[in-house]
This record gives sequence, C-alpha cells and structure tokens, in this order.
Amino acid sequence: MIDLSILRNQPDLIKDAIRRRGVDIDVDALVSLDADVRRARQNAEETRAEQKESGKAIAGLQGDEKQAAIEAAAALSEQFKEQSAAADALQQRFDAIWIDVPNLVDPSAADGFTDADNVEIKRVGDIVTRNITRDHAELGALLDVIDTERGAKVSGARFGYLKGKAVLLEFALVRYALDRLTEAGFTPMVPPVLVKEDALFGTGFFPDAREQVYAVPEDELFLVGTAEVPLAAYHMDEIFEAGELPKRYVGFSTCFRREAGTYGKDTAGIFRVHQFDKVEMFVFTEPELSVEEHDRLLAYEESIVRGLDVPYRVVNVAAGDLGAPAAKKYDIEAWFPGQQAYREITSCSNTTDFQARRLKVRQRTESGNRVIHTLNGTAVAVGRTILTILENHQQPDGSVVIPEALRPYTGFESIEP
RNA sequence: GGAGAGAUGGCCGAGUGGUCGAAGGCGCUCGCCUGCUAAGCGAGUAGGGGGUUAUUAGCCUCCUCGAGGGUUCAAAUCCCUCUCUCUCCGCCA
Repeated sequence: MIDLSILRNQPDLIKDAIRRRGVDIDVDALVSLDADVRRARQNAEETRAEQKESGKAIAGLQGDEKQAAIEAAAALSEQFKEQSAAADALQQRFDAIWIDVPNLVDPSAADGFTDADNVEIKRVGDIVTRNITRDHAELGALLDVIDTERGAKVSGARFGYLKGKAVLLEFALVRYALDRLTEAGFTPMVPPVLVKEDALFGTGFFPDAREQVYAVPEDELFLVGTAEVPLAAYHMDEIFEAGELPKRYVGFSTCFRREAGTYGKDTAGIFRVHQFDKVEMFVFTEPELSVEEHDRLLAYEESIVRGLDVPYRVVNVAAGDLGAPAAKKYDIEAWFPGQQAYREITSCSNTTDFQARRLKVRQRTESGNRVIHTLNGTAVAVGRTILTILENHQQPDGSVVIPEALRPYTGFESIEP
C-alpha cells in the first residue's frame, strides 16, 4: 500500500506508476472517492462528539431533566449510526480499489511489460565453454539423483524426489549461503511456512497473487511461496527505536507454489515445481538507505552465484513484470546449457514502504513515527541452483564436478553416473 | 483432543456501566537540586485516522483497554463469537 497523501497531493505519480505497469485503475475516481470518505467521516465524527458531550451531562441530572437529556442523546446516537454506516460504505468502496493499487515504480526500473523487456545490466562468465548440453532432467536420470516419475506417482505433476548426492548438494548450498550471509551480519532464521492471511496481505501477495498460494482452509492458514512472507511479518505491528535498523535476516524455508497458469511451461524435470527450498534475505531499513541496500543485496547474490562458477547475467526487471509490492527488481539469470538460455535463479526487490505500511512496521524518530522500507532477495533458490550446477559442470561422461566453493560442504568432488 | 486460568499503555499492575485513554509503580526523557554516573524534587512519556494551521510546532476531533459483533443516552467494565497465551491430562516429531 502506498502513502495516502500521495493520492491526495500527487496523484500523477500513481497514474504514472500504473501506466508503466500496464495496470488499469481509475485514479481520478479514487481521488474523489477519498474526498467523499473524509467528508462523510467528518460528519459522523461531529455528531459523535456532540452525542458524547450530551451523554456526559446525563450522569449529573435527575428526573424529567434527565429523561429529556436521554432522549436527546438517543436521537444523536441514531443519527451517528446512520452517518457512520454511510461513511463505512464509502470506505469499503475506496478500500476495495485501493488495496489493488501497486507500489510506485522506481524511475530507474526498466520500461516494458513482460520479461522480454527486461534490460540486461551485466553478463558474467563464458557460455561458449559450456558446450555439453544435456539438460538437468537427463542428467538427473543418468546420475540417479532426480526422480520425477515417482514424484508424479506420489504427488502429481510438478513434484520430484531429490535423491543421493543431490540431497547432500542441497544442504551444502544451504549452508554455503548461510555462512556467507551470517558472516555479513545477517541473522539466520527458520520461519514458519504456514501463515495467516494477514501476513500475505501485509506482504502484498494477497490479493494480487492469491491464485498462486496453497490454502489450508480447515485451519485458515496458507503455505508460503517464499520465506519473504514470514520474515517480513516477523516485525508486523512493531515500532523500531532509533539505531535499531537495519535488521538483516536470512531465512531458510520450503516454498510452495501452485504455479497456476503455467501449464505447458517448463515441464521437463524439476525446473518449475510446486515445492522447493530457498534461502532468502530480508531487510528492514531506513527509507533513505533502501536504494543502497538494494545494491548491497544484489552484490551478495552475485558473490554467492560467482562462487558456483556458473555463467550468469543480471537484469533490471521491466516495470510491467514487477510484482505489486516491488518498486524495482533485479533478477540474476543463470546459464542453463540444456536449455541454451539464461533463466531466473534469484530475484531481489526493493519494496520501499509498500509492505511496511501494510504490516505497520515503523520507526520512532524525533519528528514522529514513520513507515520504514523493506527489501528481499534470494540467497539461493536451492532447486534451480542444483540444476544449473548439474548442467554447467557436467562432463562428457555425464558426471558432474562440484564447484570448489561447495566441496567443504559436500565432502565430495563429483557426482558419478 | 479434554479440563482450567488469563489477555489493560515500553514493562508491572489497578479498575464490574457515567468526566477512564485509563490510578499507582517501574523504566525512559527533560529540568532542578545535591561536591562527585546514589538518593531527592518537578514536568513529560501509547498508537492510528480526520480537520485546522506555515505540511515537520500548536489546536480541535474520532477510533483503539487481544479481535469482531451486540445491549445502552453512555462499556476496559454487561452479553455473544473468535483468536492467542499459560497450567494439567492425552497424543506425538
């Protein structure tokens, strides 16, 4: 949610943002609706104040005088109820639209509406040397470390078993990332993966991406698609004192995604699955420092990927391809020789005050409390990272050499057929 | 899953229908005092919305005493529903 005062004082900023995102929202209607809400609320409050005032007097009255005063107050009470209901109705109409208004877009975010419009910022590593092009599904079967057939048997499409050394590689990657980031001052976390609706609204996944989230209706809980949700909600309704920020967390969690609307996309192997593990960075920071922090998170992501010796590129995500909370987003796309393509393995967003406002995360300052900024970034999306390692480090015989940086964690140097 | 207890401001803790957004204490902030980071004295100290104003002051007002709903002229106080926490039992990684 963005600052209401922007709607009142600079509605053009919002118009510009929704234009860049390709979203259709009637901002002028919102502006006048907001004015209606305030006018109606004002009316109700004035009546209410009058009613309270007359109510107080009643305590000191007796007999007929008291009776008359009670009747007068009752009339005011009735009037207040009507005016209040009118204001509530307007408020509801406003909220229904307002909740869908996405964050403002950073001026430096790329233009365009799909991932085809993403702008490449840099490219690292040489893809020409990756000239063996078995894809991860083939390698997974060959090495007996990925089993999608039985995944389908047990759980359906887009599920798989990780098996053997791939499992050890998974935990090596997790620990590798956790070590890099705890060294950098992040606090490690294992958050809940089942959360209440509030956490998903607060982080902006509801209502925007509701169809991507698994629900457990019986218990009114939802399975998170990323640790970003419980990490962000960790400080929900809290007010930080001066000097407490930034707060940097790195959380490990399993992630669940319905992948609605992706039928037919990435069906081979386990590139796109309903369940995977991820190590995620999440930062609460002062507003003035969020841009700088965004660059810092991207730098951490790059250093982690660089240690894996996988070619990659960094893209500035197009405005129209940003999620509702993000003002700007960088993706790292790793080279997948089997697909002959760069594919997303990390994502790093500056959500500015959008989530913090919804979650009511604030900071106490000399001139009052203010909403802070939050950012999130993938440290390691374990599943896809394993796949890019398999594909990039495959040998002619199908074996896979483990990158140097991971060997202390895996305890082995290669995976053999 | 069964039985019971509880939820009040940063913390502790009063408060069972009427100047209670809330006594008191602690903590904190500012000032005073004290010859020495003790004691003492005074003042201040929740969050959010709206209005006004010069939009970082001030003033007015509404909402919030776990959440939501209800009764009433009036609710922290009465009623209903829900959530959470704690204790005991059961079950269990």
